[in-house]
Amino acid sequence: MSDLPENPGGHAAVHKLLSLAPLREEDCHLYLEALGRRVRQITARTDITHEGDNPRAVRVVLEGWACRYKELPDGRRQILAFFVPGDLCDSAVFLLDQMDHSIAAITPVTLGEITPDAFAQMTRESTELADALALNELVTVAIQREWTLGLGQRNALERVAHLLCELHARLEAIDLVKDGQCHLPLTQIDIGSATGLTSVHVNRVLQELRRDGIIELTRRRLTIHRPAALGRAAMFDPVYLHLRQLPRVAAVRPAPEAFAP
Amino acid sequence: MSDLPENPGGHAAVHKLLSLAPLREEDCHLYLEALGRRVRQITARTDITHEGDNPRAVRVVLEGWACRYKELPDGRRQILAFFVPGDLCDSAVFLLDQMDHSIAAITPVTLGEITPDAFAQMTRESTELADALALNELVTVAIQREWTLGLGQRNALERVAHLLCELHARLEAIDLVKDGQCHLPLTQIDIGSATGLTSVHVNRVLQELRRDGIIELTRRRLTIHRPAALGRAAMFDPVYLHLRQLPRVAAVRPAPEAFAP
DNA sequence: TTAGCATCTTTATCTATGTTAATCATGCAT
DNA sequence: ATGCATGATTAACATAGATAAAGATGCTAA
Repeated sequence: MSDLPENPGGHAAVHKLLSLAPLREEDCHLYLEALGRRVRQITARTDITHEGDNPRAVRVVLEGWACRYKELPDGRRQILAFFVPGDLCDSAVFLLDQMDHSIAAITPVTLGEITPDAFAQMTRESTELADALALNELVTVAIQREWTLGLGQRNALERVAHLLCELHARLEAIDLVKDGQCHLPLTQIDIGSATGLTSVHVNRVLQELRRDGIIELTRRRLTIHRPAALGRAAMFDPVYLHLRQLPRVAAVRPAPEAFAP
Repeated sequence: MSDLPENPGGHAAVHKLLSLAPLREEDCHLYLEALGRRVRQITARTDITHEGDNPRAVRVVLEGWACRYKELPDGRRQILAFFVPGDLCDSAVFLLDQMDHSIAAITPVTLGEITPDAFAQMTRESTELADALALNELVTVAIQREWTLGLGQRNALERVAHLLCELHARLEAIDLVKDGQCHLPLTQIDIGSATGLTSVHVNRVLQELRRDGIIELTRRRLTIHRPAALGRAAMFDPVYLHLRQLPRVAAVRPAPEAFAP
């Protein structure tokens, strides 16, 4: 899982699986090989696949950010998930007749596509790989549930804080955090459509988090200065990510700075 | 799939799978047989499994209603899904180390439990059954996404209306709707914790739907008098349920009563 | 029959967040 | 450098839905 000459994005994909389950080197190679067979470049802010389409392949984000979204007939749009490097968009879609949601690139995206046949063969060849991919699906659903919980019960500040915690933890798991800093190519509008808030209110909330010295967020770069405070504000409990290694950012219980003012 | 002497609840379970995929009679029997091996009775309003537990079996609701929920450390509770007769709680949980959510009975529940081994054997014996179960998982996730969309973008009336549409359609698919009427054992508090609203506001919204002659909801019984109007109010598009047969209740496009006042 | 408890209903008040709109900053393309 | 588009910020105002409290209804049990 170290030498990846002509498939730079593959590194994140393997990293991602390894963050969930231990895999032998041969499993990783099998995966990378399947991934490298069909690679596509997607322009930023364009659809990768759209509601109503016929699902044709399993897609893996090799580089860049994408999102899953769905919209109401009158145009209201909800982002349902973010995809960061290494993330699988949907590993069993081809069982469905038609897509019930859309996927769009946020930044320019490098995509690996695996055909249904290749996918089936790959999982037949390695049970470990198949299990890791299944586990990944479970985590994807767990994240969806956590978002449902947040939208239903958390207030604006808690929602935004939680999103930042989650993304930070996921990026850390694929080694995309350096000195507590990571690239975060989302506009405040994006954050709003993921958290069910207007961009104006997202802005207010971010100001507050900045004012309290908890985060810094400028020029698409996020720094979390007080991870424990952020995790506490968000009530972030990373169990649902089912990572083999706990993220540095804020496990809620036991609270490290529990008695701060 | 007709004779079910000592397993009355099994009927709904098979009905459910058949609503998603065609199955041979032998597949149905295989499923029912696995389901009947371990049956448990659960008291209304008690937990079936709780966050943090070790997942041990695949559970299928044979009779009664249950829900999946998650709560914040300060007690706020969000219902994440409703389980009606025939629904699988989670078909691959045993890949996880610990449950990240809880499941509770709403009414008295009859539960079928399938051990991981039995489940594996069953899916090995019938690819069709395995596919149907996988498809069911996909639909469960699709429903979770639709809830996320609703909580983020729909207002109170739309959310409640959408929930009623969804439940009605799902109950219809397992033949639990008679003359547009179905049993709906949810309190307004339940509806509130599923839609992220207070029970007070749920009450207001229900009054409005009643006032407009759209629904009737008394003594745990729901009647939808104007399915098209309800579907329109909810912007309900049943595609995400991936049913083989469209529900009677309200396909949004093309809108049947589109030009009503 | 009455008491007790859940749920539902209604009203009054309050607040978090939305809406609108204007201004400012930033980066990209010519 | 200039101009333009997109995003961030701020302010003034509007509202959907929360909160609180009290009464009405219906079911269960003694």
